Amino acid sequence: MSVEAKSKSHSIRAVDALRALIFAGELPPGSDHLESELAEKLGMSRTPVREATLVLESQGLLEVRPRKGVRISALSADDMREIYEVLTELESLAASLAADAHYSEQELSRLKSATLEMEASVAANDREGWARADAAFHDELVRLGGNKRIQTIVSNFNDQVRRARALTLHMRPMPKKSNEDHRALYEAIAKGDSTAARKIHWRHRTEAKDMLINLLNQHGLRRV
Amino acid sequence: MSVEAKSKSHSIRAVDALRALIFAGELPPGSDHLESELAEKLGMSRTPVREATLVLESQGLLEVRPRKGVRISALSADDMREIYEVLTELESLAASLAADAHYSEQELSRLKSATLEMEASVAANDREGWARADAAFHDELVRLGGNKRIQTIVSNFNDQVRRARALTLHMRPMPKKSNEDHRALYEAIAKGDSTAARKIHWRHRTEAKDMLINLLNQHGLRRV
DNA sequence: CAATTATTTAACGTATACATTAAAAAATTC
DNA sequence: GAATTTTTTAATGTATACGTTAAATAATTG
Repeated sequence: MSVEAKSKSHSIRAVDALRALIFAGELPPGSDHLESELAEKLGMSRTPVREATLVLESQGLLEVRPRKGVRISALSADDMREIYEVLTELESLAASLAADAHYSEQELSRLKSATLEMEASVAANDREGWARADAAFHDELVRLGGNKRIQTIVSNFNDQVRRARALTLHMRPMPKKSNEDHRALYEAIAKGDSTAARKIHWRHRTEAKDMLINLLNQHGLRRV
Repeated sequence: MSVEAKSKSHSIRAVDALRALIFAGELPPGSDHLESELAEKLGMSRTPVREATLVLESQGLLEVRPRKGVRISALSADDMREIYEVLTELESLAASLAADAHYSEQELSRLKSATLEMEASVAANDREGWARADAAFHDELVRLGGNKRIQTIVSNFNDQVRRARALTLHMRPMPKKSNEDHRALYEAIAKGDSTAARKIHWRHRTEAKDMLINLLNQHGLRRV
């Protein structure tokens, strides 16, 4: 028998369900939804839905606007810049911390395998596969940094820009340069060169930010 | 007639009241409190208290532990290090952004006046006054950085280390070196030298972190 | 008596009724 | 008829009752 989904509270299921609906675009950015509508849609009373909206508001995925319903967050290019500034800075710090930790090759194996997967995906022209491996690489990088606060913040902000990344995945050129960056970053961390690790990742993220914002602007996506 | 406190929802007043109780040490770090106790203490039902605890949990001030009550966060030296790593990084970014913004002297007047206040407080041996001015300086620095996300995160983390700062305020030497740093940072921002601004602030915060952690360790404060 | 099982308890999680209040609609006034 | 006031509406905010369940206690069994 497979592992069963363990029964969670309605409140937690509401958080999960609303997140899924937001990511799937069923609750589109900028749209408004009454508590009672959401409660009905999720098959529960308003109480757990209200609690879920408070949690999601703190994560920046929506905004509670009394008497106007909750509004699903829609990010402008400027919001995107702000978020990427923070992501860039904190991930770069994580890269630096990871290098300072002097991990063994064994401990860096996931990071390594993610780079290999990205390279294979690029070779196979598989953008979704590349995106998955890229996400795995960044997650693992932040995990190796060892700072729980950074992990939480980065995870939240990644959620917030998830739609924008999905939207632009097929607009951008195949990420070849990106793979070189990841390989170089891996080497810097393996060598324990924290200054290089920080710089490489900083430039990598800054370029990713510029590309994303340009793509959104070029395609007239004012708010996503 | 003076400005009246406008009537807010119980839920919002619960957030404010619990924050105040935590900062005042009436709900000490590590202590547990049932929803029903807090509700009674605040003179309202459990509903708005529950909502408040969710908000405060997302801000890291407490942890909701079903059936064990909410536990007021207690930070270890390691937690403190994590938080200061993030504060250092994001405030340094804010300093760099502030320098790049090329503000006029007029626009930097609050930053200037905060430095003057700190110097006056040190001269007068007034630690509380110095702490207030220092907080004002850092707040204004982050505001000048112009990134709302940084402001939010820094504000949360400052709240989390508030008690630790208060505890160590009278253990530390009078902050003379600190004043020089602030003056140098002001100059770098006024000149628009973002690299210098970043470096100066980074070192400043790193030193503050080391001092704080040393003080907590020396005084046997394992968790605050 | 130790370990296990059954029972009780108490705190939380949820639904629901109702109070409150901002916004919308209708009525009134000039 | 426009502007103001009053009324109505509807959505949220809150209290409360009750169901659910984890933890504590008591009972049982070997």
